[in-house]
Amino acid sequence: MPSPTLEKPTLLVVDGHSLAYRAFYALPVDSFSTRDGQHTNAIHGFLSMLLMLLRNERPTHLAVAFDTSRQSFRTREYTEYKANRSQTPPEFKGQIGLLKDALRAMRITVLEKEDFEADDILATLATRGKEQGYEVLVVSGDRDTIQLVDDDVTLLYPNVQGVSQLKRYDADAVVERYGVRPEQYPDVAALVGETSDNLPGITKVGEKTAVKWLGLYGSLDGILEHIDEIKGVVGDNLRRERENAVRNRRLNRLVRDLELDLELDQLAAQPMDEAAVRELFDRLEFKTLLERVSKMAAESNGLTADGTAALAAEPEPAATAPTPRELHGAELATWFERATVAEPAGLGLSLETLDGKVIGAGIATSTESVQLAWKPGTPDLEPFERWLASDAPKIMTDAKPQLKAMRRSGLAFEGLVVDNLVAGWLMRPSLVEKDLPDLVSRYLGETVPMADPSQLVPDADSTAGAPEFAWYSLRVAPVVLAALSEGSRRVLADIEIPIVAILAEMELRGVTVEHGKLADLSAQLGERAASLAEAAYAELGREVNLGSPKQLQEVLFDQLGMPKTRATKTGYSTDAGALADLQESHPHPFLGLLLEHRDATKLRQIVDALDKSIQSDGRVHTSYVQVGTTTGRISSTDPNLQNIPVRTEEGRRIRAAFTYGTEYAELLTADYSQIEMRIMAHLSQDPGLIEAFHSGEDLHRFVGARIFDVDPADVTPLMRTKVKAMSYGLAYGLSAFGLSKQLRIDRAEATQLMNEYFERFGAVRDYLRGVVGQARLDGYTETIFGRRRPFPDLNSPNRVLRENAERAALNAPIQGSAADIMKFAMIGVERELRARELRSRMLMQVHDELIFEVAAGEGDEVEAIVHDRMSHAADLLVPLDVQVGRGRDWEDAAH
DNA sequence: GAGCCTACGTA
DNA sequence: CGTACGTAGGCTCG
Repeated sequence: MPSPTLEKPTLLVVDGHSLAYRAFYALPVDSFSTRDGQHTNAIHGFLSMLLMLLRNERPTHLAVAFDTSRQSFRTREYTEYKANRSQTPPEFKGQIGLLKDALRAMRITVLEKEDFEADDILATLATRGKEQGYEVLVVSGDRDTIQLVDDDVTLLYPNVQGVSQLKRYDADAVVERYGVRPEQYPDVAALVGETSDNLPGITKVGEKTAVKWLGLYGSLDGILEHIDEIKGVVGDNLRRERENAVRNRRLNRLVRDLELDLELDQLAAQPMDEAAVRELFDRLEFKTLLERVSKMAAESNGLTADGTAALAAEPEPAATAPTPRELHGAELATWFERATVAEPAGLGLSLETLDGKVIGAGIATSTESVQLAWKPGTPDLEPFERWLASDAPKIMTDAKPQLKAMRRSGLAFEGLVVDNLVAGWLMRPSLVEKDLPDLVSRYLGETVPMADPSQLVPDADSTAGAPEFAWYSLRVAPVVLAALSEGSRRVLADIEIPIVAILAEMELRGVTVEHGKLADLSAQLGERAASLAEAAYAELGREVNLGSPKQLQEVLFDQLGMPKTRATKTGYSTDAGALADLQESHPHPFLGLLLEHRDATKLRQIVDALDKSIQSDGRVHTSYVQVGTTTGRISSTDPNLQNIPVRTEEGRRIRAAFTYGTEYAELLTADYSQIEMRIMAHLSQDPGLIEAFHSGEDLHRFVGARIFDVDPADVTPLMRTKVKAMSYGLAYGLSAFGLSKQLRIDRAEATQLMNEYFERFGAVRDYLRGVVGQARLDGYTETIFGRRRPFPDLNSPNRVLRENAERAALNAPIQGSAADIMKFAMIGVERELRARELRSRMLMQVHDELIFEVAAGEGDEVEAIVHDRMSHAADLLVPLDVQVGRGRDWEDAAH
């Protein structure tokens, strides 16, 4: 690494549009698309080129300019200007916005100027840069920028291959390539004309002639002064068409004195917003680019000392955390008295934990912080314990694990008012800010000093600990809250914050699962799988790995010669649906054996995983992820208790292993029946659907009777199945095609079915259309309780992206409202159980179902509470029906 | 060993 | 060409 020198600062200015356009045609669009269909080739190509430039040229200042539209002062002056340009491909258009997002995340200035082209911005910047003593690099694919080249300005011009190679034009290189000095080049272009810009020049005058004339007369003006001396046909042409050249010259003169509203030093290379870059690059599925960007940020960080770094990784914190003090006893008590008055909205709190127990704490006001080393029973921390247990407001980030640690350490806790992680999730449920440093980076634009993971011995002085986390939590909270809508703030306060502690409790409680039952089941399934495998091998005459889609493809399509199924990314599908299709068209014993084997091994996997997760207390403690979904639902991991089988007899045997603990007498389960359909009835206000839910009749029977025009009693099971599939499918944005596939009926029948449905329940269709339309206007959907989910892709020019967003937007208020209702019910139930000092407790949540273990003698009371709280969790136009069951295990209770 | 892909369990 | 999740094994890559 060369030592820093006092070189001129280097300004790099890029024509974003023209370079991205080159990249678009240089890279195959098919190889650069995300899983969900966003094209990214132009973005990828552009950023690759930019990184290469940053590495090679080490600019101290940079900017990327874009055209605002196809219109500019030039098109007004000459309407045919660029009029022959073909339509911009839609695959390209959609990428420009994302490219700008990426540049902004990298903290690179993006410039646009209404009525002007990007090249005018480049010209202005280059001119001002030169005047102010910069070395200027102009990157553009437009030849007009050649006029900018001089001793201090160099043009980097992409060659025909695309953007990976840039040809360097200084003044000498221009003379060599074009035979004229840079400032003469526009005169050449004016004479020759520019077909791509729809600017005709002088007939029969090409580069050779133009250069020759310029050699003789110095400039276009010089040529026109001597216009009568020019002989031959070309001379006649020039005299006849001189206005073409004059017009061309007027149009190809770049504007060098645009009002740009910024100073060059504002273009100084800045540390990028790493969280934002990571998020966007993740979304664009740019893995290697992300690495390259991070590496470059890290490298250039080493150069910050001389002030010439491009893209430094660590910005200076905008504000420095106060130095924590260690207080105890009376001093601590006094501090709390003062601090709680100084910060009526709450103090920041962060706990340090080890092995799930509290070992330290940081508490912060906006100007002070306190550090406590927690030793259980230490009397002089009593003021802290008292504050912790009081309802004095506390602001935390990712409180759940900390609440669990406090509970394990015997510390009482009340008064959580904000959890920044949850608030950030409500703001953006697609959640990219996964921890406090991310949140601080996004909402405060500051960097939390964290240990460098590559450093073996972390530098304690520069690394944030509990007091700093408390302080940042306190400061970031008002910013996140301010960003939330009023409805989302209500959801935060009334639903999400109370739920944090409830989930913590449920995780700590766990649920008893009987190892014996699982072990038996596993052994049985193992035997069955083995014998099914044997039988399958016998059919084939050889052994294959039945769990390998790749090997199965060989068997099915090569060895057995079956017709190809649905294509997947890596071959042809061997999923259950595809195999069932094959069984119908080309029956073969192997297919049935394979399907049964899949069932058995899948089930055994679940059984074994569950068995392994039973802890020493005989219970399974899942983790609920409160910020894990886009709709507002809770998810469950390690293990996932929300996907325990139920649809098959074998699967239900797993549920039979879930039971109550030794201190309890029975298990109770309560679930909402058809909650999403009820929400649809409420939101759509469809009279037919509302009547259905008030009639007491089975929903699908009622709907079936209307659709098939028969008495409810005459609705056949087949009719009911079809109606049920359609009703549920509607809330997911199901198409006639999808319905026909699922029900294995033809398209016409599926279409007919849907038409009949919408004829009878027209308000449902109006509602579903309305949701998407409104979301397109607003940019988001909202649940009944006010939870928002943004949908940026609803206006995407990319059809796949747009239609995916439409279906998700259709579903979000329905699924999300159901999630809100269930969470609200959980809060009500938990409060009531606690208020009545019952020992029975809530253990699990499976989206529309709650599972409790019930103490002896409390069954009827608990059942009444649960039923009441759940069915009154929301006031809808239709009743909320709740089914409650009790029994010795989850399976038994479900009846 | 990390990460993608396919497959499949639930609401 | 039906939403929302989490997990597992096979496979490929480095």
